[in-house]
Amino acid sequence: MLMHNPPHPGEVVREFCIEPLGLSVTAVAKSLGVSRKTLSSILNGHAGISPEMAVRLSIAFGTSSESWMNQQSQFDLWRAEQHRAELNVERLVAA
Amino acid sequence: MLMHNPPHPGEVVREFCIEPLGLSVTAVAKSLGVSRKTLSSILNGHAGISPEMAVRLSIAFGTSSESWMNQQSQFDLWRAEQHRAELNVERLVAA
DNA sequence: ACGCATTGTAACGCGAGTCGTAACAGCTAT
DNA sequence: ATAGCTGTTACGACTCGCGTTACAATGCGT
Repeated sequence: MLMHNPPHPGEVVREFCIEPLGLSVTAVAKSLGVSRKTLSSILNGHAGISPEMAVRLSIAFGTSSESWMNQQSQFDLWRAEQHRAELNVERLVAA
Repeated sequence: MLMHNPPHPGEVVREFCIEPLGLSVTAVAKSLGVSRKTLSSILNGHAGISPEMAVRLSIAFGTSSESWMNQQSQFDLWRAEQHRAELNVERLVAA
């Protein structure tokens, strides 16, 4: 029932994980064990947080992997809900 | 922190949505607006519940799309957590 | 002013995942 | 036997995460 335009989870990573620690994108990517481009794509909203990436973030920053998964799936769901009307699904009842 | 082998969300769809109503897979697929193969793949655990499918299920069965998203992401996360050890991620601290 | 690090991004390929159609075999009920 | 439902295979289309490489732009220290 969350209706409002959630931020890309990548924004959250930058704002609440990287900036507070004063780290560079390059350094964080290296620690995460992914390419700089991969992390950059996430931070700038061009890619989502994959399940594997959620685990990486949880290790590197000492957070919970569930929170990253939840943020991402809420974001994905919000986009899908935008097209709820064009889905052409019939309501089901007992037969 | 959920540690236990979660069921494929497809199992849940069959057990708690389709069987109770006594509906056929074919009929449900038609109502959902997807192919019979697509639904069958989900029910038998060969495909996950996409964000769009979560919305379709929520319309057809009058459930919440969030619950389907959560079940799927918990399942995906559980699989990713199985490889937490081989991820080779460095713990980050302030610089 | 000059290097140097950092950053965003484009181009390309790879593998995985969702989805569709078409077709098949197996099952059950009429 | 005919019909319906089911799982599954094969094929292709599309999206997405990820890697490498390379480029342009920015900022910083000397």
